[in-house]
Amino acid sequence: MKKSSEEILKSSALSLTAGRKTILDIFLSSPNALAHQDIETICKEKYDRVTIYRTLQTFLEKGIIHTIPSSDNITRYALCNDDCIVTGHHHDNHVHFTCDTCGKTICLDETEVPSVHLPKGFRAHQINMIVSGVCKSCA
Amino acid sequence: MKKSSEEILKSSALSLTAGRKTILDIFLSSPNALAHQDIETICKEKYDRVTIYRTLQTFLEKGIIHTIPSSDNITRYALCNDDCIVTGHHHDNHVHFTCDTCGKTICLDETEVPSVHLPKGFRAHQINMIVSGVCKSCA
DNA sequence: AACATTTTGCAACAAAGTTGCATTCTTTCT
DNA sequence: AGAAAGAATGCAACTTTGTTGCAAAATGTT
Repeated sequence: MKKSSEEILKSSALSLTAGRKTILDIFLSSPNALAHQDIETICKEKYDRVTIYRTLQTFLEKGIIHTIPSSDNITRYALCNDDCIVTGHHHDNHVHFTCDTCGKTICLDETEVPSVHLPKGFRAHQINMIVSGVCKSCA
Repeated sequence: MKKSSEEILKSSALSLTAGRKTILDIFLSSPNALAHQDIETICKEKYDRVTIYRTLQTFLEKGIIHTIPSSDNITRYALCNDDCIVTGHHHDNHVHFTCDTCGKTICLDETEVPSVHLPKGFRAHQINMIVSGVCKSCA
């Protein structure tokens, strides 16, 4: 059961402003990860660039969204699932999939991150997996 | 047995210029991945920013270096091992490790990338794994 | 050594992200 | 409900990062 944007903001102790609600709703209704640019395109008429930057920053700090590692130098954000938010320290052991055809990036929440055997002396804290290829819709 | 910068440039059919050699030597002597900024800091007195950008771009195209996905929006580059270069199409199924303490990123060439079970309809082409935690030196 | 071809540096530009400050909006308290 | 305190927003200016065109310099080829 998905929380509403109001509920999420309230439970993160954030004041409920029109901008935050709008941006959060965009995430809630988007199946794929979003870059700053995507959000700016959607609501640049209504909100300032700087506001979007600051809102994303705030959401990150509160663990509402997380960043997805990528090689193309574009920071993409996606909603965290409840597990991330509830637990005290935040870990996003997600598998992310980037489609080479449509360019979209999605979180494969259901897919379990396999464990890696690291060399001696290394301790893993967070594991990120980015798989690229052809997605379901583009197959 | 490590190739010299001259050998690498020659086998990639690149003309041997002082700039390329310098930058390649920086990679050869660095145990960790480097961002454009790192290289600029080392040799900004000698080479122009633009030259560094173009050199990195050239190395990428020739498969001499590869980019490492990251969440922090900084493109980092590392040398490819010979396997990457030899095979026709280049795939960097590496495990990369970023240390939360010293901030350095290294390629774990020895570590095998585990296979993932993707949802139905998804086809994987390249798999990247980024592990963060505490590295050997900082343990 | 002289030619054709690449590479480099410079300047100018474009895009991405940050900071300070005054104004406006939320929330809280009575 | 209204006022005060605190937080968020918009604007302007700025920094950083990356790109492009072009003339000058360096490379390698004969």
